[in-house]
Amino acid sequence: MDQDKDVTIYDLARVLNISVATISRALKDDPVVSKKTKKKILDLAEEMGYRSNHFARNLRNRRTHMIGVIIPRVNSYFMSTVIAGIEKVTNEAGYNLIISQSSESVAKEIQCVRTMFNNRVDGLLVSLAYDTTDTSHFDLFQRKSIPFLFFDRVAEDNRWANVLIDNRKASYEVTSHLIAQGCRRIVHVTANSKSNVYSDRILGYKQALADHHLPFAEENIIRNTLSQEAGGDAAAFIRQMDPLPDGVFVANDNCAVGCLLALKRSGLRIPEDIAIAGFNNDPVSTVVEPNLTTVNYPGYEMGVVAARNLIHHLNGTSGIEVTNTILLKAELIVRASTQRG
Amino acid sequence: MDQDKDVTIYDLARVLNISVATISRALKDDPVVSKKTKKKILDLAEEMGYRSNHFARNLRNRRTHMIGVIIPRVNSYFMSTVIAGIEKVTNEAGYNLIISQSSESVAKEIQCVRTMFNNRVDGLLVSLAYDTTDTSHFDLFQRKSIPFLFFDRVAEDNRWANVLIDNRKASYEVTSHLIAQGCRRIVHVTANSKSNVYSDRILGYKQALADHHLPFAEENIIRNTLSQEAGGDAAAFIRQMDPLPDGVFVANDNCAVGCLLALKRSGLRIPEDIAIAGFNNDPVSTVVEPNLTTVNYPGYEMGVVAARNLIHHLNGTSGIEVTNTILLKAELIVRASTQRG
DNA sequence: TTGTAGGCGTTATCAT
DNA sequence: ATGATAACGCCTACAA
Repeated sequence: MDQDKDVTIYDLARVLNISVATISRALKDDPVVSKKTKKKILDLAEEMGYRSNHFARNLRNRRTHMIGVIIPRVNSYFMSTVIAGIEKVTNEAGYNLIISQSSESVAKEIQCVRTMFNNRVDGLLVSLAYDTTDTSHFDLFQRKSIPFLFFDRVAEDNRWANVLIDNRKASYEVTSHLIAQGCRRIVHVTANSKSNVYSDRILGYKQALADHHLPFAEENIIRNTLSQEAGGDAAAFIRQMDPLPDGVFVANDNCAVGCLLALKRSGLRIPEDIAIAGFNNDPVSTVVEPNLTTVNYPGYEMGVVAARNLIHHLNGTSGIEVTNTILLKAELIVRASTQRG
Repeated sequence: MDQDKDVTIYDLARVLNISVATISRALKDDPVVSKKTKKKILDLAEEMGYRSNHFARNLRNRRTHMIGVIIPRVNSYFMSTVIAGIEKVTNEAGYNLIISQSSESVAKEIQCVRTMFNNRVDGLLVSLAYDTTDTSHFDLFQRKSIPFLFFDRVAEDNRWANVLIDNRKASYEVTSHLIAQGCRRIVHVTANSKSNVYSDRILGYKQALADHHLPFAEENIIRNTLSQEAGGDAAAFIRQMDPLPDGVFVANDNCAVGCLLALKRSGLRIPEDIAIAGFNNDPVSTVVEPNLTTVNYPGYEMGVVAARNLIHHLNGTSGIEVTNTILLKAELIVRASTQRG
């Protein structure tokens, strides 16, 4: 025992004095093999500790049963729930996951794509880095007809399949809600990024202002990294605006929380003096006081839908060329941070 | 173009009228090939869009350059930082990651181990599920001399390599700190799990009580899932204890936060009436008011150290048989939730 | 129902 | 410095 060498179908064939072809067929439960032989073979395989060699198999089959996932980072609650969703579906369908992080860098993203390509993943699920505008690095996959789709942070030119929420609509609802609560000077804190996620939210914000006959001013848009610390900085900036804004809509909960805490510390009452809303429904939104109004982001569901969709392609019915966009529901969750009177 | 067929070294060989052997050598930068031929080959490879076939290569080399990671879940801040650390090191060393979640279930964990084994990962990094006590499913790897090591949640019988913090010591420090702040009746909220992580913390808690001549009572240990909601339930339980405890040490920040908020809502002042400490230094600990005293958990570093260690084994110098345990520093961070007077 | 034989793309071992 | 060729382990026409 403790042999370094693996047991192969040849070993099984030799012992049983049967051809490797029959062994191979039995192992994949081919109905053409007789029940008796099959049992004999499976028993021996078990006994000898046989395990199939995926490489040899893949080398012939040209399928790896691996799905690549490229994401900016695993560090948000949202992202981890997406992954959980993806994992569930892919696992059930017999696929394995290779996860790689672009760390919000286009260069690293390109490298990730290459690696995935070389590892011959059967398909790819991608959420783009902050600053990815050119998506030509995915042409590799396009050319080989390897299916891939984007989720959440998608490509501008939607030539490809996307799974995301209607950021514009959600943002419109948040802004409208703030207006309904009496806010007239609403600041929007967003990322310094060209991603659809943020540009669409800006559009929704503008639209809501326009529909309620409120002026839009470029100065009311603050751009930062959306980290919690950046939220504190944004608060400092807001504090010295004149006149003082009466509403803040931050594009993510972490940053909103940082902002809320800093504003509170500066002596403002939330929501009486200034109302604050976030985005994502991150658990932290129910920890901060007052609890944060936000938009529920269906991470798990997004992962499930994206993965299911990809696997659908993999199993061959529909072609990847079909450009389709799936929009998931995102709903406004009103909490104390914006509820006046 | 848009050929489905891949370019192989045979194609390159044919075009250049050179043997596949030379092509193969040139591609891996073997110094035995002349500079001129090498250049010719690399240029053509680039031009024809050649990519090496990992399967064929692995089939021969018996190495996959893949490292498996099995974790309970990616859903905590701690875990995501660990992964970031692992990713950095493995990537730099030219390895890819396969991440799989056991979802805190032993059964799923066993399945994960199987999958990793069949995918022939070169090594394995594992953090065990809540209830894994028997670790015989790792014998597969042991027998094949495939290196693996545990981090954070490690095996009881430390026959294998571990990377973790000194939970007992950290817990001792938290408890001692509470005592120093005047707490005399300290409740410990922990997981319903046999994992070293929690049992060691209990030991540290007990030891601190003993060293300060305080009685230990089994009733002062509350076991739950350590979720934020569970924290609320724990608070309700604590509220009806008689006499009321004056200190709570929760084994993770999420749960501590849930507990803190609920206690506050019930009318208690933190830390005057009851002090609360958590564990992990999760970002949420600086959001809750008052800010939570906790223990800094070096996730990123843990990932880095674990991965580095594994790769060390992979590159062959030291054998896996060497049972070694690496302890990382974890430090008490005192914040308002425990600071009295 | 089972067997034979060739090929999947690469690399290592001999030769030359 | 380069070439020929035999593995690596599995799958699948095709034949029996």
